[in-house]
Amino acid sequence: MTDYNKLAELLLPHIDKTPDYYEKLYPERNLPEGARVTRVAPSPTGYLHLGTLFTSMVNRITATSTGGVFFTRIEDTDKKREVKGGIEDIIDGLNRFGITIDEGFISGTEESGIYGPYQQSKRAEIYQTYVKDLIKRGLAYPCFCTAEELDAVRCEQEANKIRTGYHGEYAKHRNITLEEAKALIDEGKSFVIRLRSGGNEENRITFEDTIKGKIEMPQNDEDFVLLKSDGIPTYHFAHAIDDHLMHTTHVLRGDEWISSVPKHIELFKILGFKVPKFGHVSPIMKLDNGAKRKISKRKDPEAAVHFFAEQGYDAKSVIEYLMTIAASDFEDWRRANPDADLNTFKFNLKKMSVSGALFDENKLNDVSKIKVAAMSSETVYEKLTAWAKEFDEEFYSLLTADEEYSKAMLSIDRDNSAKPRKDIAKWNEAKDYFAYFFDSLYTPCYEFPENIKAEDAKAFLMEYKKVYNKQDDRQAWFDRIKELCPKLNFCADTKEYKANPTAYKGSAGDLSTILRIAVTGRRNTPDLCSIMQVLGRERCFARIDQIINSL
RNA sequence: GGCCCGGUGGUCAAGAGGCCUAAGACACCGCCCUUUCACGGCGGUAACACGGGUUCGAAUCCCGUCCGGGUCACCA
Repeated sequence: MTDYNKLAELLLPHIDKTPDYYEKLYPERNLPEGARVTRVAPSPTGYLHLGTLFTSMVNRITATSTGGVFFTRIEDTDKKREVKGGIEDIIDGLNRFGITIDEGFISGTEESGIYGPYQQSKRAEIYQTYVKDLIKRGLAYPCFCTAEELDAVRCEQEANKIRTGYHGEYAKHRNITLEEAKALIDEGKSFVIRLRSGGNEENRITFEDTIKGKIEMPQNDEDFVLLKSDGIPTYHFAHAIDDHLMHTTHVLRGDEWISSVPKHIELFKILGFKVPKFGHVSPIMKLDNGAKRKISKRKDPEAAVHFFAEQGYDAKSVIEYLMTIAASDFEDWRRANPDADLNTFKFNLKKMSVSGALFDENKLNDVSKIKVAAMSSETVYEKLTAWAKEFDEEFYSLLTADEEYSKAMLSIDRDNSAKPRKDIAKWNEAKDYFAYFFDSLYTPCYEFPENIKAEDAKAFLMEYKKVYNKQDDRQAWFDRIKELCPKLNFCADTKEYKANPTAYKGSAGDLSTILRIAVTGRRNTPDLCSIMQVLGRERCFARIDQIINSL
């Protein structure tokens, strides 16, 4: 009979603490009844992914709405896949999208909270302490199999149509003796520590997923790896230890983890930990050649949250859109409470969709347009210039060259409008949208609608120059156009024109279209009167003259 | 392939055996309003994957088929 205590000493001689030490070090949280402790535990393997943002948001609002705590933890146990600056990118990204972090990594470099370190690579000793205890209790053992040996076993299993994995009779080192282990170590062989699973595949386990409901699965019987040969734990083990020590009540994570839950439950149980609630969030999907699939970091630009910043989506818009996916009743709530803080929304995990939603750019744009339309010109100016400064230098210098001018431009149909225009969803659309306000961006248009003859346009433009008065308000401005109608044989009254179109060359509306095209080069713009006031007489006339001369 | 989860309009979805002749939002189309475009208002096209049960009655419960997704590592 193997002496497990000796085996533990042989394997992890440098560990001198016991789990008890850490249990005392990290006390229960002092939180009100019902408060939920949630977390997001990203690996710094690249940019902040849309899915991570989504899951973070769900965790955040779950904690907030129950008076709980939301913390971050960096899962950097895979050194091979780690990306430099990864932590910073993810945490800063979360912050930029307004996901406030109570504890853990609150920025790329700062940690806060008493349950740290919040980075798994710095917690090796903690994991090893628990592993050592497991070995002493006969619940874990060293395995010396090489990758090649493991592969060979898998091939054999596949060939014989047996469930793959390190379990039962395929768990080669399950009954290794102290002497054998010692001999192998003396040979310089490296080893991992595996769980000695007490599970049986025939048994079924059931758990209540807070999002998906009741889920039934075979019990785990795999002797999966707890500690890798470098002494760093696998996800499964680190998850159990950390979420216990950090007192997470609700593990809300991507649903790719569902199949691992039996492993996790077994771990929590043998470790003597209370099993947290699990909630598995469905992925955000994308349509690819008619097929639905999980949005992928490699193939889809919108997978990296950075993409939204570049496009100039306001962070809040993206979050609001994500909320519409997370909670089907969110839009109704938002309509009823347009100015309410998002965190006051009553979020319910049970109402979350169980199947993955397709990413819908149309919907994002709509949500975003509503947001932008509600902003004051001051706010728009701030946000737009901040965006341009980073992503469009030319536009930035144009915008900031004359701040008053830019703000006047932005306030058209906005600040004093009962119905602000809903036409900008993201800042990268603004340059084109406002192009005619800047001479360097303005493109004249010499084409008029079919029903308008060039000579009529010319005649009107010449007459109009004589009567234009910058002081005119909207009504007076349009009255001038109407007054010119009889002289040019256009109709000033819309109803009359519609009743009798052939009697006239066109309507007052047609005249305003001529003017609009002459001044802006566009057929569609916000209120022309305001535009002309902002542009100023000189610029307007220069453009009108240019058109007249071309006709 | 094994094991999980899922399938209501183009998309997101409401729906807990009778209130379903199936909400709402986005997109699309039409009309009205209108100095253009938008906004707004009104209206429209469009769905319970299929087949069996259970039941007086099924989108809803059960089974099967099909389809979709996830997962089967010393990655998370």
